[in-house]
Amino acid sequence: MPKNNRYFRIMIDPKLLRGSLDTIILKLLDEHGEMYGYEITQKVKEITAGEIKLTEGALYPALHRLEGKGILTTEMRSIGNRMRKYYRLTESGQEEVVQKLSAMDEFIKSIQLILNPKIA
Amino acid sequence: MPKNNRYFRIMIDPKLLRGSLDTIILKLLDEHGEMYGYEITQKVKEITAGEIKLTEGALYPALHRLEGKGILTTEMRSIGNRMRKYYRLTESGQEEVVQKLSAMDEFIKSIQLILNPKIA
DNA sequence: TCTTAGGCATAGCAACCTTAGGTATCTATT
DNA sequence: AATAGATACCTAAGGTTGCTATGCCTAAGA
Repeated sequence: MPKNNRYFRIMIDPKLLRGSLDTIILKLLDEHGEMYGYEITQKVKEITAGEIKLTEGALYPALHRLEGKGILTTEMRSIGNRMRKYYRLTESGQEEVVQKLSAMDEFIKSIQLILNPKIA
Repeated sequence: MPKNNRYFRIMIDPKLLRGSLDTIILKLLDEHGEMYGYEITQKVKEITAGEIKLTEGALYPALHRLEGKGILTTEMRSIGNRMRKYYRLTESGQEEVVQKLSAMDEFIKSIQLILNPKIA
């Protein structure tokens, strides 16, 4: 029994997430304007009713990568004695979201064609 | 312009495929009973109207991996002077397909919740 | 003859996720 | 007061796994 499964519920196999993480991040930032890392993990958990849990070891490197590419910018803010690093889309990030979303859409359609030939 | 894009059409970003390749292979084998490698690449291309193209460098290692796990068995057959290696699901492979398919289904639902909050 | 299609395979590379740890603050419970 | 859990950031090591490039071979067609 894996540690992260202590709630005895079925979770999404993290391997499936490979390739979709950036899209998820960008979409959430597009929707909410700005978010900090921890907030993103919580939002994903909330939306998917716990099915998808972003690990920090995946999230933070991804955020840094996207920032490095000029897709995101950051701003540090102190909340009490805590520091939060807020991320938001740059202009090129805005374009990136559109592309990523349509790419993901195409991908899902194609996968459906293979996996659910009757429906699709 | 990447080599594999010489037909000047939009293709699925191969990165999205990460994590889904095994499921695709297993589903096709489940549906067709037995298939050989090249046949799988063609079938995927056909079903998805060219959107998804499995590279051989991805497919063959994946097939060998699945065989190594006991999920697939193989049988060589000579067609004329050509050799074909046919793959089919083992019993444990049959169970694996069911699990993989429902996992993929859950995953797509969850992704939809994030990316298309209005629809889902 | 040269190219394209069919058919298999591997080595090296790169991406990136998981695991596992580290630091620190705040709140609630014991 | 001590402990635990949530909040909040981060990184290193290791492993999985797809892609690129390449190799070998046969068959068919221009």
